[in-house]
Amino acid sequence: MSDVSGLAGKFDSWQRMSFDPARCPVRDVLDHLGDKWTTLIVIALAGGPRRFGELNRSIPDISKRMLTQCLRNLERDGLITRHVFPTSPPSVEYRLADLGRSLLAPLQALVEWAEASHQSVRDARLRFDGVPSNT
Amino acid sequence: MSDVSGLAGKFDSWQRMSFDPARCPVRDVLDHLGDKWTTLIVIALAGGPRRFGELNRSIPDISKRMLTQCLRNLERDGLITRHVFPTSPPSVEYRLADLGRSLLAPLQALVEWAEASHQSVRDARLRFDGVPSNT
DNA sequence: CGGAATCCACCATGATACTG
DNA sequence: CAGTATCATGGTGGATTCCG
Repeated sequence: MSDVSGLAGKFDSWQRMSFDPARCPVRDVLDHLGDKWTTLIVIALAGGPRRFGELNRSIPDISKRMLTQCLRNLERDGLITRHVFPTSPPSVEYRLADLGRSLLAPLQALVEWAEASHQSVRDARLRFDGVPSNT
Repeated sequence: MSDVSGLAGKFDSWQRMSFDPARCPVRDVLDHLGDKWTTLIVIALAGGPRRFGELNRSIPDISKRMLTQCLRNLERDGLITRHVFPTSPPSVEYRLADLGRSLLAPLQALVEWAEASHQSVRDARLRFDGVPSNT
């Protein structure tokens, strides 16, 4: 329990500071990762530098608007860097900064958990949905 | 790189299956964790079983509505279990299921990354915001 | 090509009131 | 106490258009 229940202790301390965002890293740092695209972009960049258009194509259904916005947030947080090549037409390359690369390990752990748990979750959903509310 | 770049490989395979939710665990399983409250609830339950009202009080600003909804999702996905004690007034206890407990380790890794990176991110933001767009 | 700006739809969340 | 129902709204994200 020593290791994992550390989360419970963290929760208590966050609670004591009223989840003040300035001191609660989770709300402040991790929130962006729930963005729907951000995580995917980070993973896409795990394979190496990518250009804007490449990212746009490699992530189906993402709009330029959202791609731009997420990239900006990631750049602002120092997770990625942006390199403009003043060619014509312009070419912009994004790559993970050191800070961004350091996120890959914990992120991968989470992804692997998701893969390992996928079937269990799907089964649980079937069971839950199949159970008649009562009767 | 062998370990971490595994994410790049995963991305490629997801891409090949067009990110089909049925086969892409990330979109299907991890999406709920971006919910804004879900992760916090899981962490709150890391300390042991909690009653509805306890959770409601221990997480400031969460509404009963959202708490109920998140708890239902977590229960549906098999991450937590719900135990009703037919006392009067009624008492309902939530606790992590095995599947939910197995999430704690990767989650903690992510939280620890957030804590370790918090200052770096804040610094990066100051730098980014402070930099005059050009001039 | 890369991005900014605008408009718009929807969903997540919040507030409130009601129920068992 | 532990919800449910209803309504209001704000932000997230999509589609489109314009710019350098």
